Amino acid sequence: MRRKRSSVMTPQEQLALLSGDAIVVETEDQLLEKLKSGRPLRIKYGADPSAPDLHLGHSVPIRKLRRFQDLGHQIIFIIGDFTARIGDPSGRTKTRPMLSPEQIEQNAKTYAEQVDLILDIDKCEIVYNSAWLAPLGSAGLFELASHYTVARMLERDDFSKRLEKETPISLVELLYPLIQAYDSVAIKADVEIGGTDQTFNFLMARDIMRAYDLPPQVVMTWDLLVGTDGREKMSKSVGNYIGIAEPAQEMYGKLMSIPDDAMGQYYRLLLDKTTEEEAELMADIAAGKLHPKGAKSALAKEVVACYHDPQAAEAAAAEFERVFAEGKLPSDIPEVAVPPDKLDAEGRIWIIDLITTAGFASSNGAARRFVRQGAVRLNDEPITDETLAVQVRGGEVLKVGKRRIAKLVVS
RNA sequence: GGAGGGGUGCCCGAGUGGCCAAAGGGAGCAGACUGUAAAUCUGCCGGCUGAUGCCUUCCGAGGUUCGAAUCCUCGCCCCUCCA
Repeated sequence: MRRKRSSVMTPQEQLALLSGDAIVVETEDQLLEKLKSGRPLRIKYGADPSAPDLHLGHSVPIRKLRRFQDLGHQIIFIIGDFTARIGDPSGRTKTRPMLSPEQIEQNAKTYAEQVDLILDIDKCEIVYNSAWLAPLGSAGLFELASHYTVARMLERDDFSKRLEKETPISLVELLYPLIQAYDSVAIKADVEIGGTDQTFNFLMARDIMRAYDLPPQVVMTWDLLVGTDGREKMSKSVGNYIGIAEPAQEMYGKLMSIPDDAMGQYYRLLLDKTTEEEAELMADIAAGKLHPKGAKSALAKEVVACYHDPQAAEAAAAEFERVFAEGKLPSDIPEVAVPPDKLDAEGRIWIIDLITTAGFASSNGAARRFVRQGAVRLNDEPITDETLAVQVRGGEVLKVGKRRIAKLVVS
């Protein structure tokens, strides 16, 4: 996995390394030209200051940035503080809350800390787009808007779909791509990278840059990582995400829960494999050469090792086998306190009350359902009587479903 | 400015006076099974109630009615077409 330094890598080699797994490169020729210049290229990446908790979906473009950085290019993170302050009334994400400068500052800081897990943040330039968007003023904005037409704007897939489906499109949304494009002008970007959902915006920036007499940026996009459900793109609001700062155990477990079909994409996007390598992996599994579980486990371990270390990954895998394949209790069980006043004179507590007290059910009704469905065990004894009062002295192990386990403590 | 359509549970979406705690799908959860927290199948999926009912829900506020998600009035919000 050792890479040659950029000084000894030819522009052609760099190109192959950088674009081997990209979906869109507009255009390879222009990228090659820029690489041939020998100067460090300015790589633009727009960071969303409203999402400080990074997940593996975010990690994909950041990993690509890392490759550029390793080759000696300059990464520029643009914090969209200007746009965040305006808020985003985009239809599907409800109205994004407006953020105060303090919140943005805080988010940017946590963002940088997490990005640092993947690349060297100290070598990156971090800029706020309010720096050039605020002074732009309405005159500047009008000039900017004069370089594009509504018809071309509506070509964007998202807009045309929403127009068709009769969901609202606010006027500022139409302005967003324009403003984003202007960011490229302001920082004189050579390359902009991101998810395929940004393709339109990135391409439009090329037009806008030309309008401002700048050479157009090269656009590179990668497909969006699907979430653990294997269907929708990974996102916090959908709840199908794996955070890059999550504990190894959690990360491994979530990776094991992705559908088999999603393995290929994870393999390519999270471990920097080429499309060919992805196809090979999937073919081997289909042909029976590779066991799907083994492949998934290997994948999960590698990904976990990126954010923790190989030992932690191995431990997580071993623990997973123990708990889910062998059905044993986890080696490390969190403790849950049962307040003494919940217990009656004989030191007993109603099982339903115990489950909700432990935080395993959001309501008594939910707790009853668990009991009825045979999901509850106390010291490995199945509990099926929802009227039962159980003795609690401390040390008992309460299990509700496969993943909710706690050791009871009276205090 | 004119005309019309619409706001239902986490999401989508039926329901147009009682049979509605509200169809169906998705998500989620549980059980079985397995190769995993995959897939598949089955069940659950507002709250309270140590099981019998009770309570609070269908944008908001009023009203009609024995009875309203369903009808009326006034708000708020969204969409389409014409201008």
